Amino acid sequence: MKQSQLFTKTIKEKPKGEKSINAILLQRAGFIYKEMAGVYSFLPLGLRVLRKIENIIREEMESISGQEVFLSVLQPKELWQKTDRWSKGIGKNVMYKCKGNGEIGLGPTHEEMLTDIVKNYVKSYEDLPLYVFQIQTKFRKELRARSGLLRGKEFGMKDLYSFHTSEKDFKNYYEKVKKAYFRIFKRCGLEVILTEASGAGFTKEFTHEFQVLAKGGEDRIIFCPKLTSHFAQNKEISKFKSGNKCPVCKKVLKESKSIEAANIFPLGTKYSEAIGAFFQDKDGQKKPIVMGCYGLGISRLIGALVEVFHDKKGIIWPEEIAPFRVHLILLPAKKITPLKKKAEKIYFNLQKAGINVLYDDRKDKSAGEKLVEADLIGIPWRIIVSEKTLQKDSMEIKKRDKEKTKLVKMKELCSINF
RNA sequence: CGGGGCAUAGUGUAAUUGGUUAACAUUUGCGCUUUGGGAGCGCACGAUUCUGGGUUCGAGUCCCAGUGCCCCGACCA
Repeated sequence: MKQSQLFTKTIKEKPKGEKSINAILLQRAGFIYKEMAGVYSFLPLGLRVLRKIENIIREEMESISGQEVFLSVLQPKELWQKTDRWSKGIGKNVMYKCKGNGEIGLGPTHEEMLTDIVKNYVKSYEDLPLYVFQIQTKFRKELRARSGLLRGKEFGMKDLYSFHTSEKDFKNYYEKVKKAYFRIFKRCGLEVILTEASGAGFTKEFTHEFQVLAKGGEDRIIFCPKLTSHFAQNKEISKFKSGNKCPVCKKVLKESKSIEAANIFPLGTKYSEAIGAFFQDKDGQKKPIVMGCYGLGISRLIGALVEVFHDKKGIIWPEEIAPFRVHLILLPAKKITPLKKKAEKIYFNLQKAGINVLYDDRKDKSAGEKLVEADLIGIPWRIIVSEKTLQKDSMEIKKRDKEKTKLVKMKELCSINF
């Protein structure tokens, strides 16, 4: 994409009142636009990041046999009343009033709806197991939306639900999802800590959260620093404290602020029984479907990534999820035409090779401004074409997170592993 | 929902503590000069000072109410 066509612009000053790093940088660089507290619109750059994460998630969900759906945001009150979650807060939290329909829930989650759909198709043990996911906007009445994308009233989420004939079958799949989640976060460049958390009313056992260590986070976890995922607990439920010995390896436990990027938990038969989702088993018995639920906050994940990957100058996107792979910058010069020709050739060749390029072809922008903006936006590879580089018949290549630059000839361009 | 802070051109700030034409920077537009880290000079555009009441000869400034934003706490299926 040519940057001259990108309608967003970077902002020099930090947005008034903002303290959260992700809120400041994402707004300054033009990824998101704040509509109100906890509600953000995604602009071209932000949407590209969102889509890349979504695609990774899609691939990994499909690799564990997930089938994608897109359920409605507006949800009938009656379903929520069946599980007693309308009056107890959830349904009441966010609500839409529509003439002729009375009150309609604005989906904060989709257990009720999906279970209701599934019960119409699943009749026999032969129809199970079943794994269904969606990528959707959720609405929640947060009493205090805060920290940019980390806690919103409206946010993007992937929610996967699994349906099983038995607890044992559920547990097998639960472990598969754990592995898939680790793959997702790894591809996003993030280290996560699998953390035990409370059952939140669904189960007496632990549930699991995928926590990202970050100063800007609002959770606190107790964890063993030896192996990031062999022992960690949310501080809310942990009997251990920082300085205690790890129950697994006796190393000294640490405490840190963190961001909950995902959580997974058993639902048992709570929803299937309430909604009436039963199947007939091999033995002829009618049984409630055993369910599991697996959430991953996509917009929050973007916030978490910025909290983790930034420096004084701006964002440093991990390669797989950066809005573009390469930021090609044409610096101003007296004789711009030969430089421009060269830059456009590079632009063309990279795109032909399937590499996303943001090409800063803007006129009337100083070298300083272009460079500062590039650092703020945080695209992983930077290529500069200038008078300096043209004299040596080459271009300058630099990684966003490194200081070193390297001169490369046009011929060598294809051999670089962007 | 409790506590604290803030609200002034698109953006970020100022305004002698109640005094008259609301200032500066930036952005935007035009012109000239610059050209490797948010460049310089000049000109121009841009404001019902969050909203509604009140006090006063006079309110951006004081008082009351509301709304919004940020932070702390509670809550977070």
